[in-house]
Amino acid sequence: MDRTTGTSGFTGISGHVPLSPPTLADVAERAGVSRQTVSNAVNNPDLLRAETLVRVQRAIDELGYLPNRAARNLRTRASHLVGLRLSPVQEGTANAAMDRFVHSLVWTSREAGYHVLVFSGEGADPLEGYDDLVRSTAVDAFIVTDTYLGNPQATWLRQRRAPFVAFGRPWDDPEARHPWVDVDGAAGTELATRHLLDRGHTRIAWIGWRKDSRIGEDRRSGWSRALKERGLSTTGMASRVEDTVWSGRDASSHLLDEARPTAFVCASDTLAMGVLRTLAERGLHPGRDIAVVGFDDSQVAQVVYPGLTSVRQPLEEVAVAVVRALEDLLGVPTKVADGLLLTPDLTIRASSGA
Amino acid sequence: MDRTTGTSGFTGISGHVPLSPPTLADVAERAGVSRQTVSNAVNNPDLLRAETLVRVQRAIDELGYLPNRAARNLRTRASHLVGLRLSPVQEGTANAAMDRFVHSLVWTSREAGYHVLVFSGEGADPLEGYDDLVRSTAVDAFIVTDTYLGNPQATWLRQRRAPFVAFGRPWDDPEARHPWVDVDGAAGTELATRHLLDRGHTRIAWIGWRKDSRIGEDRRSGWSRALKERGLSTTGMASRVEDTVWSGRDASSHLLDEARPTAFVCASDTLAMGVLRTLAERGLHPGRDIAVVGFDDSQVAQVVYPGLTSVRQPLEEVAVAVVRALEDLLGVPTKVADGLLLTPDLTIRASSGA
DNA sequence: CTGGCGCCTTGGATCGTTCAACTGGGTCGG
DNA sequence: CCGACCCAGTTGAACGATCCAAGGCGCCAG
Repeated sequence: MDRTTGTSGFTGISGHVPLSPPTLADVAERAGVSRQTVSNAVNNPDLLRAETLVRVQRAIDELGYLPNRAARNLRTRASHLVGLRLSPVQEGTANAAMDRFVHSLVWTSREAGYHVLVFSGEGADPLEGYDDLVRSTAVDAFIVTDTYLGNPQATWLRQRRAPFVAFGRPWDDPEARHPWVDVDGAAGTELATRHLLDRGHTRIAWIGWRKDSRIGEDRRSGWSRALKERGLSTTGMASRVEDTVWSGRDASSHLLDEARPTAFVCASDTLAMGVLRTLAERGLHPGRDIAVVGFDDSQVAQVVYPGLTSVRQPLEEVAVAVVRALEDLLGVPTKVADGLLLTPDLTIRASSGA
Repeated sequence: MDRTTGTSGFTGISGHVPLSPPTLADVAERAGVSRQTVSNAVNNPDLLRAETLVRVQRAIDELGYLPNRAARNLRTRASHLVGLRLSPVQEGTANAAMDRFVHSLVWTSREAGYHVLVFSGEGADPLEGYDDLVRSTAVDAFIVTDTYLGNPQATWLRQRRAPFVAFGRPWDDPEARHPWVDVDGAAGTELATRHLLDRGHTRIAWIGWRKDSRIGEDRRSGWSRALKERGLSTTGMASRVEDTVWSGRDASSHLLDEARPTAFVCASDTLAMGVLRTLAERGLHPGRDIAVVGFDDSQVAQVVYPGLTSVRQPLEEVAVAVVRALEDLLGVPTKVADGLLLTPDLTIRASSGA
């Protein structure tokens, strides 16, 4: 041992100032064993005799040793990092969903021994940012969140042999082989619509996104399915617009005039907020006069008066499933299902009835 | 060269499937120079003759070479990663601020060559999660966001010699030597209060957080300063509660009955939403009958009817300043100021007047 | 006495990069 | 003509972990 720094050590609990973190060799010296044995103690504890293990473990604790990530990563060719690209923020559209998902994901992956590396592209190019991380082998895998509209990420990542798990179905390519997890939006809106039907509504309108949004059309299908199931017509009851409060306001205003619905199901909380705005402008009371249901159970839904009923995606479960798929992908392939569709539930608040 | 994989190469643009990414040695061989020269081409281009640089550069492009992070990290003892701990989410309290900050930070640090590693503690212990990252030298530095109430992170991190930059003043320790960036909350509420004064209000109430919140008291001071400046009294005009919609509702209800204010300044958008709730319950119209100003310019403020005037923290600027401080800390110490206080501005919407 | 087994040591190579020292050649001043 | 010095590049050794092969040693069974 010629490392002058090693002896000063990292005194774990006591808070002594370290000059340089302890290494495997430091631990070995202290425990009176070889490097290899320490390495085994950390990675294959069952190879050691119980007594030796205890001794090594104590040395590890005393020094506050933790394997140097860089060295380990270099040797094992794995970083235990997963990359997550934050899509550009859209101010004014209450998409708390993404942030809730990030939290859940960070939490879950920590338990699985992974950390989350967030990065961002410039916005325009959805591939921006991935490239560097793949080529510099900075992350082991990616979590891809925006698989809408056949964006090229999936194809591109597979070409690069970059492992990834998608939150979102491969809408355009049912043959896709990559693991994915998604939430059944149609089931959510169906739930919402049934909830309104059960409360006696028969004229239930839909406000959703433009037709080229697969997610939007999926959510819409739940609404129409529920109505048709009860023999109710959907004609003239739907509107498809941009995801902004103002579009929601205009759409609901038109629908109220033309189709005279008593309730609205929306593809997002943002659109639902537009409906609430129309109601406020007309002196109508949400929940009493007109029922409204949103989608995502964002913070807006929770704090707005009088409370917005909203479809809630089980993002914690999504995170768990995503991480499981990740482990499957990177570790021993226990081969979970390739795709997994989870069911959302409905958070009921005053906007859907007194 | 005995690397069998190296020759297959990473064909940059063309999309050929790589077995293993190219290394420095691969590039060196291709360019007919030594490893070190390639390394210099990447890190100290001015050490090479122009002609050689071009040749190496071409080889790099052709192979799609990017330095292996793990190897570089090991050698340079730096990861180019900064750690950011996500504080536990509080459902129902519209703290979009944090998420906006994360986005800005990710974006800014990318420009500076850093990536952001997000992690989370269990919630209770504010140190949870830091320890492992420090000891395994996984990150170069931390961004600490919750420095309220003399939490021990600053002290602890310094003891460990872990570099960090705080978003938030060291409230309890004016002697603190670590770099920090913060937003002048008092200036924000002062701005808000003046805005209301200018609109003719003289009875302006405050709804803030409990007295032990330094941030809350700071924001409150801006309100009282603005009032006193105009010779107006603050007695009976303030309420200090938990940061929830319901607390805001109750507090505003009491204040309306007792002190008869015509306007409210709140320490958060969440509290402001509570005020809006009271108004709705009483059939009062925000902006016309009673003015309301919130704090943080969250998505809620943006989408709620009729639009909530709110103090907006310049989080993009904060991120820039934080990253600058970080570079200062980790690179050549150009010694920026130790602390930096930025001024927020006011986003005016209908809730503060027609 | 030999062979085998359990537990650990030893020495070395390896991952891909950067650092420090060095080389060979040219230029320049004295 | 010699030493000093710079230029443009080379070479070997780290960084700290993991992986591999070979072997030592004590002990027990055959």
